[in-house]
Amino acid sequence: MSTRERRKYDPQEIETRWQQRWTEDGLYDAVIDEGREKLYCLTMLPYPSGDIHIGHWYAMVPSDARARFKRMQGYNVMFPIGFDAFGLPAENAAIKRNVHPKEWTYQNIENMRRQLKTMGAMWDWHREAISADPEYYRWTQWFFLQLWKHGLTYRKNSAVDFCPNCNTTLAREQVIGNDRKCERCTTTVIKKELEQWFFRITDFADDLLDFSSLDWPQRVQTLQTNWIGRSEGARVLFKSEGGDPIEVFTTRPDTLWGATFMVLAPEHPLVEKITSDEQRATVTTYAEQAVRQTEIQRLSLERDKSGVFTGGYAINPVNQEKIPIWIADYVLMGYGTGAIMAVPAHDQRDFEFARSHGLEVRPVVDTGGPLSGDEMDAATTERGAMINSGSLTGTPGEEAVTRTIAWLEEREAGESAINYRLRDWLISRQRYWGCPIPMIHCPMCGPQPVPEPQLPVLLPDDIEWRPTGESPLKYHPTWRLATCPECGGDAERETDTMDTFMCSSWYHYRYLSPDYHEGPWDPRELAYWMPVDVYTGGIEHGILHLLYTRFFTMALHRMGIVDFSEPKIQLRNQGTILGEDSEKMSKSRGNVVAPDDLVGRYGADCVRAYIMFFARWEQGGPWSPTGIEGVARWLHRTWSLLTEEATSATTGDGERELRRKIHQSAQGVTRDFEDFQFNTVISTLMELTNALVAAKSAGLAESSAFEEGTELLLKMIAPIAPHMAEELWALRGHEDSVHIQSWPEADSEAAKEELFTLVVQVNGKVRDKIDATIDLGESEALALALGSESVRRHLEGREPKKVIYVPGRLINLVG
RNA sequence: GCGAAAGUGGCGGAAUUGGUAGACGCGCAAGAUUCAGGUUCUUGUGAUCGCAAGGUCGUGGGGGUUCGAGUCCCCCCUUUCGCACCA
Repeated sequence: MSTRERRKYDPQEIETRWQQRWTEDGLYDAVIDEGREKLYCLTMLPYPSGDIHIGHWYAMVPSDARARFKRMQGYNVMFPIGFDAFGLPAENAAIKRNVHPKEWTYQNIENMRRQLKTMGAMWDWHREAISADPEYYRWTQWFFLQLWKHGLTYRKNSAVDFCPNCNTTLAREQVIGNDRKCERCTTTVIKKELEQWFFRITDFADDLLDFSSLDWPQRVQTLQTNWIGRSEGARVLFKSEGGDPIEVFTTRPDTLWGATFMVLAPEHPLVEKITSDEQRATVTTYAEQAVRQTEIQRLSLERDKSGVFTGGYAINPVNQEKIPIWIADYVLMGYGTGAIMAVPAHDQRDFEFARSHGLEVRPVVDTGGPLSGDEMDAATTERGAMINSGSLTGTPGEEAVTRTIAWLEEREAGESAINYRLRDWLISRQRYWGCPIPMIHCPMCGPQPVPEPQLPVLLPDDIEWRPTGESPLKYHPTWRLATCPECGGDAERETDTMDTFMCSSWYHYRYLSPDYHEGPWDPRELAYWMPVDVYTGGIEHGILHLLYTRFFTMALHRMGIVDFSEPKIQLRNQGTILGEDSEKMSKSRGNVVAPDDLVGRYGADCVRAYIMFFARWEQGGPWSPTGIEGVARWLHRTWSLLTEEATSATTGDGERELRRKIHQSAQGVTRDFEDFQFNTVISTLMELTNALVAAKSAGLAESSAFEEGTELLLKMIAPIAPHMAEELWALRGHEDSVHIQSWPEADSEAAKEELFTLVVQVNGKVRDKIDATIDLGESEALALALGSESVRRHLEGREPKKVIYVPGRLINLVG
């Protein structure tokens, strides 16, 4: 105690010194240790945009603190970091400032690495991986080739989403909202007919719907489930009068007899053929208009069901009835087969369409409503017994779908089918700064994979990166020239690069062994560390990254490359820090909070603690410049508590109470850390500090309870304010680091209350509070209650009719 | 329209299973220290009536269950976020 120095708390000095020391000591190096349970904790990797902003801190600090907590609990924790370094912003910056994308990216990485280090997180920098490094993207290409070998990637010409501003195609997931905007730049995307590479993510639709082995937020599960959009029903084959097959998907095959017309999407390939000469001009005009509408915006909230008759007819396979074929923009080419059977009596959209175009409405399900189409004023969608349905008439509602499907299958007119909203993942990008697709196009042999020993296919540095809508690699004088690996003839390289979501789908594998050259990872590291145990990041990746990364590991699993099928077991999402004005932070609004400034003013420990304290982590909220002062005061108070001599040295009472507070705090902090409830971790520790300060001035500074309390406080602060805790730990004479101490085990005996405040209610209202011992029995409690002057007054002389006694809490007298 | 989450002081937010609503912090007020202070410390701080003791009201609104509801049930309102003619 006497060796304690009296020093001012100087966070900057302490933080720089300890960061250096930790690096020298390799304190945070994650090393395989079969004797300890591993825990792979991971935060979504940053994009090297230029500066670390407060949002990075918000994402990273709490997960770092929790990883530290887990490490103190005895887990062998790995907490790596890297950079998602390919991508459009580098090219955009390059165009704007005339600097090479590579240079821009790597300069930013250097700057951000420096900024990240001021955070004092327990990252193992030896495991850093950068997706734009050739040794990284070599393996991204290798994975592409494995997918190719197993038939999980293919090339297809189709109408794809293209962002005219980013000058590249996009995956379906990157097109946002009803008005179809680019996920990156919010430009409305257009459709283009292009030959592009796809990954067969739809092969994994059902696997992706299974979250049973995961501890993921319900919200993300719902997001992904809705995105995948599985619906069960039947595929039914209609034929045009000319005999062309028109396949439809329906979830209600039991309503087939009520199909009174068909509707095709305006872009449907058969439209041209079935349209009659009289209708051709009308149909062409409508189709052109519909296409233009998708290009502009379909905003009208009151969407009237527009459409035109093609002049063609189809035969309903269940009753050979001839029904008219219409086109309408409410049928989408991108979903199902782009054609529907319209059952106006039992589908509201079809109903509205039928009413506005004078088409027949024929009920075929008895839902208790009117049984004549003319009398209906809306479609009835409930299940019910089949009517007007040939031999199936009378089939009860519960069996209607299955029996109709059986009936269709017997007659080979249709079959049970499952339809998904999910599309295959389009990964081609017509941009320079990405991972080259390792394929060679041979005029004789077709697309051929680059032989594995030739990997990586290096991105050339000497490039004109202006965007044209085609890959800049195409304009390189020599890069694309290659020989066919199959026939040795002249061939051309694929000049598109991969979607960067491909690079980030597997980065957690590269962290295992970033310097390994024999494969994407060192198998021993993989066997020990994978899968990721705790994954944290923003909800904005709920569909994109988090769906792709699951697909990636599922594909590896199916290809026999790994023996697990989910990459990340537990997932938690943090919210967003808003500006003081409760708006999203942006330079143009001028409401950006710069972490570097805060670190300079308050120190990293204080910023860390405030970030954990100021809001519910999963929720986020507006930044408060005064709020951080309270946390700064707390840290200073803690510093003084542990460094300044007590003024009163007499031994006082209250050790038992102090120990109770200490161990109750340990219980609370442990539980809240476990549950990602960081704000209450801090508030509990503040209470403990306050209790220790009070105990100190009450003369308990020399007591063993006080010693115990300060020791526990330091250990529990260590994950939050690692530098300050380390400094105070050292000042107490410890040789080893506070960060390798065992997490305090709460003594539940010590935490137990001996006294409690008996709440005395009369008719459910609190009328008195009386201190009592915890083992107070009911009769004693009643006696205490009846002895209360206030209780007597509120009973107004009546005898309580009923007494409810909750031991250790309250007594309620009902009179 | 469908789905999800959320509504608690002036503010951010606490409240294991239904059992003292408002922990902790900000802000505010008064006082102390200070040449000074956007420092530090102490005290107070849901609203309302009252000199006080004490009372009444109070967790978006309405109803219900219960001895007792922020917490459970029903209806409604608001906000945020997803999806959006999904056949």
